Amino acid sequence: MADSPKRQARRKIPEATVSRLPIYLRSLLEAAGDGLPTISSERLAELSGFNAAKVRKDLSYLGSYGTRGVGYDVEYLQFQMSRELGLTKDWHVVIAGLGNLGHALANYGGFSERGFPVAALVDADPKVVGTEINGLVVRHVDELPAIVAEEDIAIGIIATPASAAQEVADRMIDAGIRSILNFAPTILTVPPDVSLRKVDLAVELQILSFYQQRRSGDGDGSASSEAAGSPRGG
Amino acid sequence: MADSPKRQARRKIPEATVSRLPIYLRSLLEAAGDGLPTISSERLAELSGFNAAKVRKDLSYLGSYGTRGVGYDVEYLQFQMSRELGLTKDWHVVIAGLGNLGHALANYGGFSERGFPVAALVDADPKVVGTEINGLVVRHVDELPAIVAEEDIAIGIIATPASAAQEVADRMIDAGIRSILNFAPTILTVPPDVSLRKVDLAVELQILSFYQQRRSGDGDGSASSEAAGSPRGG
DNA sequence: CCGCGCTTGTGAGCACGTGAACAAGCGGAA
DNA sequence: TTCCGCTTGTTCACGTGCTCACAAGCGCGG
Repeated sequence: MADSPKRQARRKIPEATVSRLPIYLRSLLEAAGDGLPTISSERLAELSGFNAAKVRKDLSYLGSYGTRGVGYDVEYLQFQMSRELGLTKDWHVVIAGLGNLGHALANYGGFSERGFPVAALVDADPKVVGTEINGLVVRHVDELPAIVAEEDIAIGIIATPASAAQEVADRMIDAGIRSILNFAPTILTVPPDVSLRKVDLAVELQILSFYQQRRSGDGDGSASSEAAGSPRGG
Repeated sequence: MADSPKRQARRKIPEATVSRLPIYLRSLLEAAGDGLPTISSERLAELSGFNAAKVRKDLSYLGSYGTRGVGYDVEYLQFQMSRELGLTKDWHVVIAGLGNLGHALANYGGFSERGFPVAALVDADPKVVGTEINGLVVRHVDELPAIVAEEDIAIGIIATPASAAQEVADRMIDAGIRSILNFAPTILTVPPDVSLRKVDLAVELQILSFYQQRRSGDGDGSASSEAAGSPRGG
């Protein structure tokens, strides 16, 4: 039960499903914490906030890891899902831009905990370069290629002002990074072989504002419950 | 040209479209900054990262604000879109939980700039209550109902640990808040008349990890370009 | 006034995601 | 061994969103 011997021909997992896998995984961790040996799709749906049919369909993309009449083995499913998500190893992260947000992200311990240790910090401002944050010395963005190689960086987080974001992204890509999480409020253009996701606080607030406005104006107040993850996304 | 006289019966705007409106608005601001009087759907598509057909269809939900053969009047469209998004007035925000992330959000100036001034801070920790952050004194979460009334709070931001998030959400809703942005890595349950959006950094990283893993493993490296805000999720 | 080029607004077809319903299949009890 | 309840895995129908394609319509030049 340790490893799947013949990893069956990789099915193509829909993007919408992929975006839910981390939620399932978190729910499984919760279930494991409660000491449950197995979990039904219905219970997993409750924990993750989706419906049971969707859960079963999503899990079926990973393989047939359930037992009819019983449910899913929590530990085994957790393992399979971690493997599929690539969480069996740590992915090193670099944060670019150490203003307010970048600073907070650098100090935020949650990344390492979840397998994404912050291995480097870069900035373009000479006044910031050289300062130490949470045990890491900020280096100049020009050093990115060397840093990525030395620290085996896989993921870049952009927390620069919008005006600098595209250039930083280009540099990251030049340096070999293929996964980027963008916090800058601007549209980035990247080659098709680079994964790009974005988190835009202002956009989220404006979407809330839209529904709030409608609610105030007339009687139609339906809005998305648990959206934005995306997809997307969201 | 100042205001729409007979606001035509509010069309139902698809959720996917709503999530793109803020991006269009930002692109319009950019165009306005360049001094362009009008903008074509094609140019707007470039700026916002979508395709022209989608832009036109999205804009058509707001009304027929374009001129065939010419394009859209930048200023006018900007105004209409702001109105639709409810950005003609400020929405006061309360931040709950002043740990690392909450602290950063409280110090982040971008909110007020974009019409979402942070009007109050609350926490449950007696050691935090009473401290001052960015000119605001942190109050106890028990005071929420009074705070919401006094400060006319419309939006709640949850930046607490996951374990406290649901209770804080319940309290916000009791206090009259109907729009919540959740940063805590947990699923919140809210009544159908409450809008809930979530930002989960760990989830975003794990999604990136999935595609990175696939890319390392085999030759299929296609991932979503500009996903997640989204729609759903995405 | 007339015709031409350009851009919007929309209708139709298609792809994707969702939810309900059900057959398949496992485990335990008798 | 056989039966029965339970849960998965999958099929099917539906709704939503996306893209293409094109008619409608505006402004300009002649």
